[in-house]
This record gives sequence, structure tokens and C-alpha cells, in this order.
Amino acid sequence: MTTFAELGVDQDIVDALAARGIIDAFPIQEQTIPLGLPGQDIIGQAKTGTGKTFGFGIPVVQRLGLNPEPGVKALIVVPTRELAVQVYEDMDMLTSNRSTSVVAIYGGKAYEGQIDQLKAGAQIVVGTPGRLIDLNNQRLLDLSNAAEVVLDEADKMLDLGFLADIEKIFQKVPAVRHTQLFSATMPGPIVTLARRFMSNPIHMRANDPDEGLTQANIRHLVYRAHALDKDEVIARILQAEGRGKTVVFTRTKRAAQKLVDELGDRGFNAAAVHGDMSQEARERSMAAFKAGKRDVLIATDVAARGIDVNDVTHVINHTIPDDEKTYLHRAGRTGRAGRTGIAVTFVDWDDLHKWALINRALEFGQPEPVETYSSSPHLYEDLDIPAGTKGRIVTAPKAQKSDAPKRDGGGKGEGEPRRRRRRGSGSDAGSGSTDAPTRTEDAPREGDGSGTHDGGGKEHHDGKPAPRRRRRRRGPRGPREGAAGTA
DNA sequence: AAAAAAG
Repeated sequence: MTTFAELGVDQDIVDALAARGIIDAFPIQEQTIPLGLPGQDIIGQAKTGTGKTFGFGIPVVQRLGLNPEPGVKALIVVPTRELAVQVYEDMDMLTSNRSTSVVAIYGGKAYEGQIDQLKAGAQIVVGTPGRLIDLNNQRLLDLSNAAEVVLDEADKMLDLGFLADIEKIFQKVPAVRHTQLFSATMPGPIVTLARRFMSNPIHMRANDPDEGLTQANIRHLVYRAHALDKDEVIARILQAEGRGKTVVFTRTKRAAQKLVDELGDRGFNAAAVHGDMSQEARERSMAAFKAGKRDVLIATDVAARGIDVNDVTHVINHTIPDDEKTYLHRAGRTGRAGRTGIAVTFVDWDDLHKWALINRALEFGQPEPVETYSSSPHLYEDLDIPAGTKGRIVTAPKAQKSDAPKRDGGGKGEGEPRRRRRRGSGSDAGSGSTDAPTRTEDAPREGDGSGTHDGGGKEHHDGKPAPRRRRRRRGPRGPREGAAGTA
């Protein structure tokens, strides 16, 4: 492990991190900070929950001093409002020992406070595209000196739904700038597209390519959901002892609302977050979930990316995600910063094909041997969670489809991260190699490239073992007995 | 097709 000080991080930032118990840098940080500090353009790719935010954020903060121009000097663009708040908080923490001020610019909120902070001289702006462009159009946000530009969840930002806005934003920032793109997933075509906005970017991957993209410390369980009362099963999982916080993902806003109402009727402590809610209600839900006042969060994919709540033990896909990228990001809400987690997915009858695609893309290798508790999902005929099995979801071998011998540690302990060949359909497959930074070829770029950079992902940990929540959860309809411990 | 993101 390398300390942040050894990476060239300024003492005041080292101190700010230390105040939060953060001393050692994660691999993606070791890789990108030394490159970002001198202004190298970076495409930073690392698994969920491994510290990307500081990977870009620290260089951004330290490079501000190199920019003599007034006004906003750095722009960090993210796909959701909640992520804007979170990244804002991280940047605010990093700058807590210096005068640099940070502002979050996103929709659904009053303009006034945001405008005031801009006028007061905010130097780092973290925001979502719509409001950023809105304020820029109103000449209330000048981006012409923002020589540090970051796209967090970069592949999402360059996706069709956001691309036009991102192109607009890139037209407003200096042509000579430092550009950093970070995400856990970076499909090849997106990397190609990304080069257009960068100058001689280096594609850094913190993970071993043989290892695939899934987190070794997340256990994946997949169940067919036909003839299954999903709400009932979810309720049972939520009653499990040893369960910490849980995020349940649905495909639609309506389904999320319906489920949170249903669980509320059953007496669960659930909160929802989706786009049909007021921003105020969304933030209330997130705050309550983070604070532990609510221990179940029912969400649409608005919460699939980046959101960092450090004691989420379970992610439940009430509805299967659309693609393998979304699967990875959703599952990545647990198992962060070295902790373990469980991802449960229900596959409806009509979604078997979707599951097959995800299974193949992520190389879960259903037919392969199961080596450890780690990342090997299996599709079962049905779900069988014995009533007394709190906290430990037992896989039902009877229905196992695999014909390969199964060696399984049972769900516990530090399984050796299993190595898989990865090749082919993995959407995340980047073009880079793992242990060595891969230099992507130069590509024509609009503008120029002197670049500022910064990069990072948000997830960090304090290096301490996961504080296991052993709150005993008692189901609304009566506690169930069982073994405890999710990990 | 859904969700997200300006109001």
C-alpha cells in the first residue's frame, strides 16, 4: 500500500483524508494521481467501490493553483443529482483545509443558493448537465476558465441520453484543458468516442483483465422469479438477521413507488428514490438511508451508479437490469471498499434472455465450477430461502444448472478472487491492459490538449473492517430465527 | 422501452 503523501498529495489534503481515517491509497488512486497531478488526460477504470472519486478529485484540487484565471476553474459532471451531492461532499472534504470553495449545481432545487455560491467565487463546480447548461445560458456560470474537466460515470455521460449536453459543455470549457473520464465500465466504442474530447489520454485500468469486472467480494445469487411472490421473498430477505442496509432496484418509477408502499404496509423501514419524486423528497430518502433511519432503499436506476453508502450488505434486483453495465453498477452499491456484499437478482419468465446476455457478458460462467463464495451466480429453478436462514441466503444446489463440480466455501471467508478469462462480450472491456497503463492512441480532438486532469471515483473506505451492523431485524410479521452474518 | 437530466 502506498500512502497519499507518497503519491505527491499536498499535506493539507493528506490531513483532510487522515481526519476521516483514510491513509492508504487504493490501486486506482496509486495509478491515476501521479498522472493526474502533472496534467495527463486519463480514462480511469476501476471496479465499483474502489476509490475512483479521489483518483480524479485530488489532482483537480491541487491543480487549481496552476490556473491564474479567475472564476470557476474545475468542472465535474455527473449523471444524477444525488451523485452531484455526494461528489460535492467529497470535494468539499478534500478542500477542507484550504480556501478553495466548491458548489453543487443541479436541478430540482432553488437557483438562488447555487447562484450565490457562484457569485461568491466557487472554484470547483460539481453538477448535472441540465442545470449547468441552464446557468451557463443565463450567463450565471462561466466555464471559459474551467481547465479541469471530469466526467464521472463517463460512459453514462457519453451515452445517447447525455451526449448532446456533454458536447455542448465541452464547447464551453477551454480547448486547452485537463480532461479526466472515470467509470467502472468503459465499453470500447465509448472509449473511442471519448478520445474526441481528450488529448493523448491514457487508459488506466486498476483491475486485472483476467479478473473480469465483477467485484470478488460480492456474491451473486440469481433466481427465476416465475411462480414466485417476489414481494414475499424480498420481505423475507429483509427480515434476515445480519442484514445491514439493502437497496432494491426496480425497472420503473411506478414499480418503485408500489414496492415502497407495499413494504411500508408490511411494516418495513423503507424509503424510495426515483424521478417522480420531488428533489426534496429524494434527498430526504437518501439522507435517511445513509443515516440508518431507513434501512431499505427502493430505487430506480437513478441510484444505480456511484452512490456510496458504506454499509449496504444486500442489493436486490426486483427487476433484472437492462444490461450488464447496469447490473455491475447496481450490484456495486454493496461490497464497497473491501467489504463483502450480496446481490440477488430475480429473473422473470420474460427476462431469461436478458439474463443470458448479462451472464455471458460478465462471464459469470454459469457452467463453470464455483470456486468460492465470490462471484459465481447460478440460476435456480426457484428460490428457497428457509425461514430460519436469516442473513445467509443459502443457494439451493438441487436446482443448480451447472454440471461442473462445485467447490464452494459456502459463502464466507475470503475467497480467493476467482480469475476468469475475460474476452469478448464484456461491455467493460476496455482497450487497456491491466497492470500496465495502456496508452490509447492519439485521436483528433476538437480543441487542443494541454489538459488538466483529475480523476477519481468516489468510493473510499477508511481501511477498517466493515462495521457489521448487527442490528437485529425483526420482521414486521415476526422475527425469524436463523444464522446471522451476511458475510 | 425506461430512466435520467432544465422548468
